[in-house]
Amino acid sequence: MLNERSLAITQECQDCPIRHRAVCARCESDELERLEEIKYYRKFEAGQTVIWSGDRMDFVGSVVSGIATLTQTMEDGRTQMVGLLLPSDFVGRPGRNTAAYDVVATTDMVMCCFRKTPFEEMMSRTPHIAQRLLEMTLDELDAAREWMLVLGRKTAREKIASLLTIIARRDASLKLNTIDGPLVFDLPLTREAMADYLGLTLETVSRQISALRKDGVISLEGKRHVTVPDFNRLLDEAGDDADGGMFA
Amino acid sequence: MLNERSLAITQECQDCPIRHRAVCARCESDELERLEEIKYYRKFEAGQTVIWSGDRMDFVGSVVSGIATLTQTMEDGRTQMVGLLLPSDFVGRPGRNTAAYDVVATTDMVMCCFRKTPFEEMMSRTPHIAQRLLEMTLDELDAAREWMLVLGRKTAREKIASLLTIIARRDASLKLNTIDGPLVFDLPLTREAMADYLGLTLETVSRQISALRKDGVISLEGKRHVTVPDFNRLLDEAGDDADGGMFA
DNA sequence: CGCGATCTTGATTCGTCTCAATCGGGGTGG
DNA sequence: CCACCCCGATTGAGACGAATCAAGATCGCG
Repeated sequence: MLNERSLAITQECQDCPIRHRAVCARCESDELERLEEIKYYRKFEAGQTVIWSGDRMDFVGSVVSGIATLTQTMEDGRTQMVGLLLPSDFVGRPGRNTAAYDVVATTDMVMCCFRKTPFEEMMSRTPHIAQRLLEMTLDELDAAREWMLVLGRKTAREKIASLLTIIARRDASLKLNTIDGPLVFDLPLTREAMADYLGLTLETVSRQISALRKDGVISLEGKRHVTVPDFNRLLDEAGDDADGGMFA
Repeated sequence: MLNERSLAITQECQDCPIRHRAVCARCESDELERLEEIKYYRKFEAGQTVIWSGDRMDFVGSVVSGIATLTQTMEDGRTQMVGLLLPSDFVGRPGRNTAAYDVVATTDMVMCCFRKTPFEEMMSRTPHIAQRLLEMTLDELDAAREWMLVLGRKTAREKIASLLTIIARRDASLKLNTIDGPLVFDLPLTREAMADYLGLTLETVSRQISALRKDGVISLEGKRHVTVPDFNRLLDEAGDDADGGMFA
């Protein structure tokens, strides 16, 4: 069921693509070596559940490549996405042993895992790790609060525009695509996943995307490939103050 | 304007009411002594703004008594509360020097403050502080994610019930009121503040409170004093699984 | 080529917002 | 001491936006 193919993947921390952004970012080379001893890779396929909410969680780790989602579900099936895990993001909570959310890989994904207990021990002896984890957690808290404004106060159209903004920003930061020209990227989520993120139905998501297309804010090629001719126009539709830091 | 009356208040950390829950919870007595040297108290009146979003923030601190709110505002005035700060909660973000949110005291409030730079220095030399701050930040992140489900997926009635649940829980934990009998507490927020927390209008808040009263889920004395005859009934209305840990 | 999954579009319903009037309690000043 | 005022809360009527229910359209894939 877990479809483990960990064996195939091995990597030196030094060459790791998330070396400078993950929880290990501040580690010195000797600290890295000790991490290297306790780490192992796991691969997940698109659609596969990494952890179920409530399950015993005996590892933590970092997303190396691919995308995962964090979701909460009510008894009657209503679901809300509460986090989007991108490469370098941390999964799991030191000091807690059951998962609070469902974690699902939405694309093929590779994780760099640590068994929880050895990691916790190492964390208590390695301030560089704890410091970095604090920093990352504070960033996530800011992102969650930002998202609370989206969920609580924005219209459906603004919600879609906000999501596109976030995806566009992230994509630009990966591709160093800082030119002011049109932004081009792929949506990493289905309409339904977008709806779960935005607190909408998938029909409303579809309608609002169509509306933004009709109004020339975006253009689509297929269902996933998006072009944004004017990023400031998109920011405007999101209801954010112009250039929220990215092009400052 | 800042209405400083700090002078009047002095307190030994040992006797501090939030000693065992705040950011200093894990400190040894020698560490406490050093904190004692750099701390100072500030008093705020109900309604007073502690910090404006975007302002330079040169202190951090803990709420000692009273309640404050964390809010975000869009240009057109729509506002969303993103945090409720209760005694022992931490204000400010080490490593950042402008405030990301408005902080407003909703009751008279006392804060235990530290100038940011000395606190940051002390934190880097005192793992006990950093550890506790990480733990508190992880808790806040969980709370924020819990709230995302409320904002994104719950109905107005469920939102009100969820808020009452949270306030009742907190109140019970303070008063050690663990009997199964009726819970009694005061709402620390106006209808408008509740609306800002819940992503609703104040009219809808008022209507739903009336509806819950009419249906016997709660009873009111005046506008703020609430009695909950059956807590499980309230949990049910909130859409949560029965007894979310409190009476487990 | 046809099947299924995903997405789009339409018609209608339902919930919450908006606008507006009224109520009630606590404090103030006459 | 009481009338008044002000602020917060309540209640109502109507409008609007998103959900729901229901067909189809498009794409990828076997």
